[in-house]
Amino acid sequence: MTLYKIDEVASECNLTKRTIRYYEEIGLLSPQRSEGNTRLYTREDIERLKKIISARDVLGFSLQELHRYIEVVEMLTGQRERYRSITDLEERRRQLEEIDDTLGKQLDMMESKMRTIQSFKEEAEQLRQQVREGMERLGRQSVERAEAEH
Amino acid sequence: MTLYKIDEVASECNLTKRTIRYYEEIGLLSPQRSEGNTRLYTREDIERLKKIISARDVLGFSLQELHRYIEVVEMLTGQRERYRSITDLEERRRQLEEIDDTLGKQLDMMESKMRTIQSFKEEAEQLRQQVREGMERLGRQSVERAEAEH
DNA sequence: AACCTATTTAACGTTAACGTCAACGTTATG
DNA sequence: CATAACGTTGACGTTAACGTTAAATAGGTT
Repeated sequence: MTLYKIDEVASECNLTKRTIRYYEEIGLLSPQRSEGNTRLYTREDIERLKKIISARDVLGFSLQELHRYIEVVEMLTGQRERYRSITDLEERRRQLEEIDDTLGKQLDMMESKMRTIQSFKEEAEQLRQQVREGMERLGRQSVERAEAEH
Repeated sequence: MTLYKIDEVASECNLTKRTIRYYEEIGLLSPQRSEGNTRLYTREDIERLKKIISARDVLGFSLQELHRYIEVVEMLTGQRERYRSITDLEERRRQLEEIDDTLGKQLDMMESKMRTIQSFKEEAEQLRQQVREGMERLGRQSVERAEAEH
């Protein structure tokens, strides 16, 4: 299994090393260390990081909100022992309902964002159309001028 | 024409008064004033403000980038005298090409965001499915238990 | 006119998300 | 094995986007 040092991760993810260390500082990452205490990232770590960036940029989550998001994903992909070990059925049921609720809200939010972006997109396309018509007119004007000068 | 004072605008847009004044401070708004210097907002001002919020939240534009966005829109809807009055054809052509370019980049960005959100959406839906299956199993477990106790 | 509530400017405070720098330890390389 | 290149931990600095407070005006109500 190949391991990466922070500089490679930084350039692959287009982040600074500082940013990556900061994300670890606030608990979004926790790579293993070498004997000499150098951070070593697995492929998984990197993919996880990329997803974090994506969610930050595209969903507009704050780094704090990303905690919640990651928690939910890992709870379900079962990487968290603490959730698998809950034995009380009622407790477990409440957990699941809360997650379902969170997911529902996030889905609503994403759909709403997509609708809004769609409408901005349509506006931008319309504006672009106008620009192109404007350029058409400019073209004709300069032709007319050239003819007049003759 | 009805005019609104800052408090009404604030509650309609879910912003604080401070935020609205701040947006004016950095040049995103410029409402008229009463004789006593009170800010008075038109419907147009309010709609513009709402759009700004939308772009900020959904497109993730910084308030600085929003300047550029607004500039482009107003340049084309023709509210800016300074652009209509450009007489040099070559200059005007360059302007239009630059706008077209900007719009193109923004469109690319929006499409990319929509794709990313779509994939997050699909993941969330899949996770939700898993949660519901989990709840199903919980339901059966408790039934089995009740039967066993009998 | 008195009074109360809302608004304005000015100025300093705060927080998230990093940037930057120093001092020191680690790794790779000729 | 020397030494350059890279990594680590503080710690303080910076910037955007507001929050908060104070002191002075404005606007509406009785």
